[in-house]
Amino acid sequence: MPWNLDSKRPIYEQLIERVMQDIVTGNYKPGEKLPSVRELATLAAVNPNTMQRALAELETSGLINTQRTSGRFVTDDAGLIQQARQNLALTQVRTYIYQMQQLQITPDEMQQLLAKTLEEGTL
Amino acid sequence: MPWNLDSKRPIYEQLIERVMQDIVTGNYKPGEKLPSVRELATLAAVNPNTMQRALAELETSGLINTQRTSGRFVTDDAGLIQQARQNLALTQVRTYIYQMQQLQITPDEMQQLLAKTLEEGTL
DNA sequence: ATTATTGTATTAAAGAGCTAATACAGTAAT
DNA sequence: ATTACTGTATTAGCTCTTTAATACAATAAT
Repeated sequence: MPWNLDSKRPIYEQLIERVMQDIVTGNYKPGEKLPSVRELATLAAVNPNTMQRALAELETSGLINTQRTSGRFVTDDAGLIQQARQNLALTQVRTYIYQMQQLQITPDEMQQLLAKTLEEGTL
Repeated sequence: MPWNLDSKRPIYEQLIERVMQDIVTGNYKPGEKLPSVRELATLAAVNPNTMQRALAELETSGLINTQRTSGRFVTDDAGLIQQARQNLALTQVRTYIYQMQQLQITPDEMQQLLAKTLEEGTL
């Protein structure tokens, strides 16, 4: 699982998104201990400070909790995790709708284009 | 029509997007003359250099043509414009699909969530 | 001819934000 | 007690974007 970091956007931001994704998709399970800052930094091929910043910010979401000397742990509140996943999905749909509206594309067209593109994708 | 510039992303990039939108949605018509760099810069509340950069880059798309001393004009190739609009839309759908896949959301759910959100939006 | 308007080029400076290097502090394990 | 591992703090440097201030060149308008 490569980290696929893009130089056009802040790395720490992408790290937040990636770790959050790993949590809401169950890649990291509720209650599980995360690898240390330095380990994760190595995995992502990133400076430890950058990973530190990402994890610190991610903590404000409540998805992870920090224990000063033993490490960071995924929350064991499964409901919170599913809620986060739902919010991420909602943001994506809203972004899609907004962008398409900017192009003056109708709701029907939004749905048709989605359906059509999904079909092609599964070939 | 405020320009709604966001400080988180390069301004010149947002200017490109905005002018492109105004073209593909017919806000600026095929063959029409655009306001001058300085005028547009004033409208967008932006430095003329920044607007200049945006327009210069936008020209590579073929959507606008420059006449050194009389100004910039929207292409009169209506097909090109519609094609650009289609490409922008396609990019949006693909982004939506990709992001949803990252959240391990199925194609069916992608469509259901879109439909549901569209309904709510029209209330 | 002169004036105004067009796009373009250049250089500098400032500012913001991100990343890197290093040192510190606390605790668990031995 | 010592070692190893955890997160944290601080500072400095780098890069990119944006703005600014001009100057230039070509043409349309008067």
